[in-house]
Amino acid sequence: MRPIFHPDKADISLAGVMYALGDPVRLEIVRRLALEAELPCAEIEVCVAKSTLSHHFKILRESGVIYCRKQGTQHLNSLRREDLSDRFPGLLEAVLQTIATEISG
Amino acid sequence: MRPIFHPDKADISLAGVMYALGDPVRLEIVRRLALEAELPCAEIEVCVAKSTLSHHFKILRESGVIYCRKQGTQHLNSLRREDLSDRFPGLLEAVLQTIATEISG
DNA sequence: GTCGAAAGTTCGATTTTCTCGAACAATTAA
DNA sequence: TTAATTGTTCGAGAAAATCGAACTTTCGAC
Repeated sequence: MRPIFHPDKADISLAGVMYALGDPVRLEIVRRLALEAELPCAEIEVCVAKSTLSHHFKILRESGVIYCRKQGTQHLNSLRREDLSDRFPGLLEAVLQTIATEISG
Repeated sequence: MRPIFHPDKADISLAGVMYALGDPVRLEIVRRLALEAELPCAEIEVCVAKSTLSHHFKILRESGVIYCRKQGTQHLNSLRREDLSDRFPGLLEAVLQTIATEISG
């Protein structure tokens, strides 16, 4: 299988991260990952097709928001908290504080 | 002319704001507005067609990121700093701190 | 081994959004 | 009223999102 791509920390762009977080489904994913550290794709309950969810994870991963490692048939996803905080101080924190209560307005 | 639509503060959504800020052209607009308080559309130098720039301003306005008032033939735009800070504390600040130096990675 | 089941990805088609240039509307100045 | 300026709207083509179906990889049962 093709190796999973992750951008280097230095290559994480603000526009890319903002774009990745600019979708209710992806915000929901981030909200769950903020609570549970590491989750397989299937643990996220959202009303989209499996292929669409896979696409959303890809956007998050390629923008640098999440890290993904394979374990068996599962893909375990986690937030790149430290990288994001280094790159954009306060940004993830502000987002997480907001989505802790509401999800998309 | 049709009145200019602005969402109420309470209707500004995180996903909408993040989406609006998830584009290099729109981040450049925000960067300029962070420096100059109020600017007409034409003051922003970006490499897109006039109609496309108009579209970007519309996205920013309808998401609640900027406020727009007419003055003569010009549309004067400004950041909705206070509304955004009330709604999403620390978010705009983190974005502005980042784009003060880089623009999109 | 091999057969299935489970977890995601990839593919092709449809729908939606973005981008552009051209035409249009509103305001000001000559 | 004519022309210039500023920005919006329109229609068409390009790009991206979404879906279901088919596919790949891995693991467990037999």
